[in-house]
Amino acid sequence: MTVMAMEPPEPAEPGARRLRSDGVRTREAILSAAMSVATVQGLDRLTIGGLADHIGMSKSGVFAHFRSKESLQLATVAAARVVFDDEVVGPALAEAPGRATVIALMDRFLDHLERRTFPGGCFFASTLAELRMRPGPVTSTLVDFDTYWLGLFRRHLAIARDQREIPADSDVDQLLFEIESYAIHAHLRYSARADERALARARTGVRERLGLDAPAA
Amino acid sequence: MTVMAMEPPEPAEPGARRLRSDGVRTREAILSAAMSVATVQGLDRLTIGGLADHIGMSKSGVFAHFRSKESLQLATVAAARVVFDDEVVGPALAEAPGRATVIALMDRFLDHLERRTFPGGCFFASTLAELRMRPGPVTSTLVDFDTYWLGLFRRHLAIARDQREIPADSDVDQLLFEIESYAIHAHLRYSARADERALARARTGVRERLGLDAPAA
DNA sequence: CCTACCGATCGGTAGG
DNA sequence: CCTACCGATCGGTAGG
Repeated sequence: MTVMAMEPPEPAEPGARRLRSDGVRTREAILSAAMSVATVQGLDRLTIGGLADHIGMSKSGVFAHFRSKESLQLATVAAARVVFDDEVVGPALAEAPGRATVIALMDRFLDHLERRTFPGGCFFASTLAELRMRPGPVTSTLVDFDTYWLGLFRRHLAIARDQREIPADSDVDQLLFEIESYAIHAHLRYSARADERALARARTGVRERLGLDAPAA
Repeated sequence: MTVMAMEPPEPAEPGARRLRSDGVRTREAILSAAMSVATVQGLDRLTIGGLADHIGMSKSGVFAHFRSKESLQLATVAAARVVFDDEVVGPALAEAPGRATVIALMDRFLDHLERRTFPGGCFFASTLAELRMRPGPVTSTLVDFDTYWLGLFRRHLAIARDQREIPADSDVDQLLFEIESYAIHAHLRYSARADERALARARTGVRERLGLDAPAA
C-alpha cells in the first residue's frame, strides 16, 4: 500500500494554540487555486510555477508542499472531493431516502454549478473528461469518486422504486443513465456558455423521469 | 521523354496518373494521426514532434505542412468534420425527415462510437470538453460545429412535432436537451470504459422520449 | 520558504 | 522534406 496520505507538513505541537499553522494555510491557498485552475485549464495543465505566481510565492516554495506534480494533482482531487461532499452530497443526504434524495442530489449539483463553486463547472466532470483516456493514479481516484457518486443515485433510485415512489417495474439503471446524462450536459452547457436554460432543463428532466411536475421556477 | 541524371525521390512516370500528390498524401497521414491523438491526449497536447515521430518524419517536415500549431489544430478539426459528416450526418439525413432522422442521427452517432472511428470517442465531444473554457479560433470552430449538429436535431424534432409523430405540445428544446444528453453520456461511458450498456441505454432513451419501443437488440 | 540551476521538451526559425 | 538550432517553459534538485 503506497497510497500517499494527505498530511499537514507540520504536526500540531502539544500546547501550541495555532489552530492552523502558516504551512496549512499556505497549503490550502495553493489547493484552492489549483482547484480553480484544474476546472478551467485542466488538471494536467496545472503548473507549479503558475500556481506560485498566482499566489505570490516562488516556484520551489509551492513545490516544497508536494513532492511531485502528481502528488499535487492527487491533493487537488482530494480537496475537491471535500468541497463537493460539503456543498452537494451532504445537503442532499439530509432529505428523506428515495425520490426526495435523488431530486436533491440533482438540485444541489445544479446549485453548485449555478453559484460557480468551481469556475469551470463540476470539478469531476471536467477532470474526468480530460483524463479519461489516460490511465494513472489520478484518473483512478477520479473514477472512484464517479463510482461513489453514481452509487448514491442508484441506491436512492432503488429505494424510490421499493417505496413505490416510482413504478415497481422501473429500470433503475436506465433511469440512472438518463438522470446522470442531464447532470453532465447541464455542466457542459452552463459552465461554458452560462446558459441558464440548461440548468432548468436538467431540473425538468429529472422530475419528468421520476413522475413529478416541473420545478417551480 | 528522356530520363535525366537527377531523379526525384519517387520517379513520376509520364503515364502515371497520380490523383493525389505525395504532399497531399503526407498531409492526410499527418491529419489522420492528429485526429486520433486529439481524442485521446487532447487537441492541445497534440505536438508537432510527436506526430512526426509517429509517422516517421522529421519535426520540421511536419511543421512545413502547417504554418503554426494553431493551423494544425484547425486543419485537424476540419478533417474530423469531414469524417463525422461522412459517417454520421450523411447517412442519417438519408432517412425520412422528422422522427426517423432524429433516431438515425443518434443511431449513426452511437454506431461511430461503437466502431471507434476515433479512439477517444466523439472527436467533437472530446475536444469541446477540453477547450470549452479557453476561447480562441479553434474553440470557435468547435462551437460552430456543435451548433450545426444541435440544429440538425432541433430541425427534425420540429418536423416530427409538426407531422404529429410526437405530441403537438412537445417541448422541442427540452427533448433536444435530453437526447443530446444521452449522446454525450454514451460517448463518455463507452469511450473510456468500453461499457456497451451505455450505447444501449442511449438508444433506449431516445426512443422513450420519442414514443417508440426499445430497439431490437 | 528562498535563489539558483539542471535536463527535457515545446513551438518555431534558418537555410538548404 | 531535411539538419541544426533558438528561446521559453516545464518538473524537479541542490543547498540554504
